[in-house]
Amino acid sequence: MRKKPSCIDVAEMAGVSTATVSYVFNGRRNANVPDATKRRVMDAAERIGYRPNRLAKGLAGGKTHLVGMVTRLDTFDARIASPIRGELSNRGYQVLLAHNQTHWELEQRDFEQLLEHQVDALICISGGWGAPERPLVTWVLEAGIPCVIVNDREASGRIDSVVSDNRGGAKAAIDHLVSRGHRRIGHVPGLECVFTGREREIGYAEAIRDAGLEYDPDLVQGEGYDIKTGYDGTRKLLALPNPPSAIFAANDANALGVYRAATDLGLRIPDDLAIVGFGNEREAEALQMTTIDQHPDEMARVAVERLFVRMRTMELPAVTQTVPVTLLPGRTS
Amino acid sequence: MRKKPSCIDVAEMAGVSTATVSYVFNGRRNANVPDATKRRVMDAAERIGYRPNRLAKGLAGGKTHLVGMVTRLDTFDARIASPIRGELSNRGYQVLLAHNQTHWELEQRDFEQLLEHQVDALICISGGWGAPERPLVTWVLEAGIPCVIVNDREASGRIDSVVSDNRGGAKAAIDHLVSRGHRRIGHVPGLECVFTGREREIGYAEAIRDAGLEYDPDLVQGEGYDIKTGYDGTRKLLALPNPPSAIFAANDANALGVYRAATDLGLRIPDDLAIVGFGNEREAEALQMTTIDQHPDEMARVAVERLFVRMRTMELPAVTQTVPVTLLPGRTS
DNA sequence: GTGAAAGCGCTAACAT
DNA sequence: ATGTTAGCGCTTTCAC
Repeated sequence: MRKKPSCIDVAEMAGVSTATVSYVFNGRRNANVPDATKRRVMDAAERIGYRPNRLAKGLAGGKTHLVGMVTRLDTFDARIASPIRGELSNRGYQVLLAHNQTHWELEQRDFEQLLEHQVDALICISGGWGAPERPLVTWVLEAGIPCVIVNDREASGRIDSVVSDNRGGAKAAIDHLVSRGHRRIGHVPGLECVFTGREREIGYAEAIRDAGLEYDPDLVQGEGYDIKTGYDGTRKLLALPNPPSAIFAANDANALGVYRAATDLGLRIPDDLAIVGFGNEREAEALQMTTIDQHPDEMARVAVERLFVRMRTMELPAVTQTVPVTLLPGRTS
Repeated sequence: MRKKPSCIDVAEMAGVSTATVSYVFNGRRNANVPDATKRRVMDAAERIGYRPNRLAKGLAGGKTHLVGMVTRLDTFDARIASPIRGELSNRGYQVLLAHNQTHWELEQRDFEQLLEHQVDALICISGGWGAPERPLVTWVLEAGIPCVIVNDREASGRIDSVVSDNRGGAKAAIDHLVSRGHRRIGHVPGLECVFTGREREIGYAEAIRDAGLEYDPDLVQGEGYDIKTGYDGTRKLLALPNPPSAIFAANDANALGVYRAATDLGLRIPDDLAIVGFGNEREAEALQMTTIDQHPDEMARVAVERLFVRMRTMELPAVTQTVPVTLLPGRTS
């Protein structure tokens, strides 16, 4: 096994200089390489199995065509991550993975790695950007690297973000339930400290008032995104002197907990209790739950589009783009 | 914004040569750098915010500490991908993403990108490695790059792989059902052309015979991993003159289809029909289905371990490592 | 239209 | 124990 062929080998074999090889492979802004030379170079490259070295290219040219992607790859995140990778790949960019950590030191280690690899930009999926002391915000800003946050929002609004219409989704859920005749609608919210959690709860409250119903704080119980939260919250809601006839859950896992609590109490769904989740995740599919689809592919598309705008210039102010959601009727409402 | 500091800057500021900086940052095999110099260098680096450039390092040293990961990031794959990334990160390796494609030309484009970025190795999650004409096999072999396949197996056995004990899982499912008194047990298999699908079907057949039951080909209906397959397969199974009292499905989505078909026919689960799925996916959790846990974290651990063995030498013959599975009893059996 | 040559930031012999 | 130096493979200005 001999060494990998370099552009020097190609140049020699084609009887040109390495500069010309570079011109042929990258397309030059100035002069044009005549088709004859172009062909000679390509043939030589083909013949010796030449493959350009991105490291050298990055070192010399200053751009790596690498984008760092910070994500936990879990549930909804993975559904955004995959199309993001696809979009980037179509534009000639590759994705270097990093992980959203709860431990900031670990997160820093990963982040440093991305920078050492000279990524041209960053895409961060979810991950608690609202925390006011989150160091990653500072690091990103200090590094001056193009960055887009997806499915979350940085508190001070200094970094671009793409989110789904969480309030709109909550409103759609409530309106749907109201149209089915429900007048007392409970909510099991997500985490107060998470953007989507807050937004959906605000959307719930607004929609309740918009519908002319009374907002009752007792109708909001629990805080979290797992089955247990939904379960416990629902037990409390149903123990109320005047219990709700419908519950809007902050996400589908939470909604699954609602479902279990209700059925454990012998309630029939949707007759005794209607349920609407959020996210169109697989537990919703499994139970044929009414839920809100967040269109992860569209979020990915918008996010990458935004990233390329940002890569063009860092001067523009940061913006938040909102992707519409869709209510998906199921058998639980 | 001035240029990024390089090791030259650090060397100057610390009053040493770039070689020494390199020694300090990488730990040398030969001589030791005294603590005094070490500290001077580190201080200087800290002060000017030096960050080593991986591109230069890779170019000069020949190793990038980059591993290409080929995955679709869907469902089960994402659950393996995430811990693999974690393991690699702990060992100082970063992950470059690529996508398993059905279109081989797209897959080639991605694969070429990985090689251009000079990845040190490859991890491929699932993705149809059994197809005898799959070009990726040839490319990997030709490139002579260390590679481990996870949750699949290359047909000719020339590439290392890590799989879960698919046959054992099937056997555990059947034994479980037999112990519950079932004597006619149906199967809705996965795809014949996919390793896990074949293995689970073989495991089913073996277990049936081992249990002293008669293997009836009519009891195997359908082929696939989605709800529709499970649904249609079950309709056929239940229309049999002598229908099964239990069904083992190739995966949990498939099992969900089984569940729906049964309930649509008014059957009670598990009394009228018992169901066992495979994978411990979220639809199983949602329905509290009996299923087989594949321990994705362990698969990831073993895969990375294997990859490092392979990176050490390409001389050893390729092996297949099998990770045990666990039956998770639920309410559907 | 094409070539010569100076980097890009770092590593690894080889010297000292 | 540390410095010197020749690359690693490519881009890019500036000549010709």
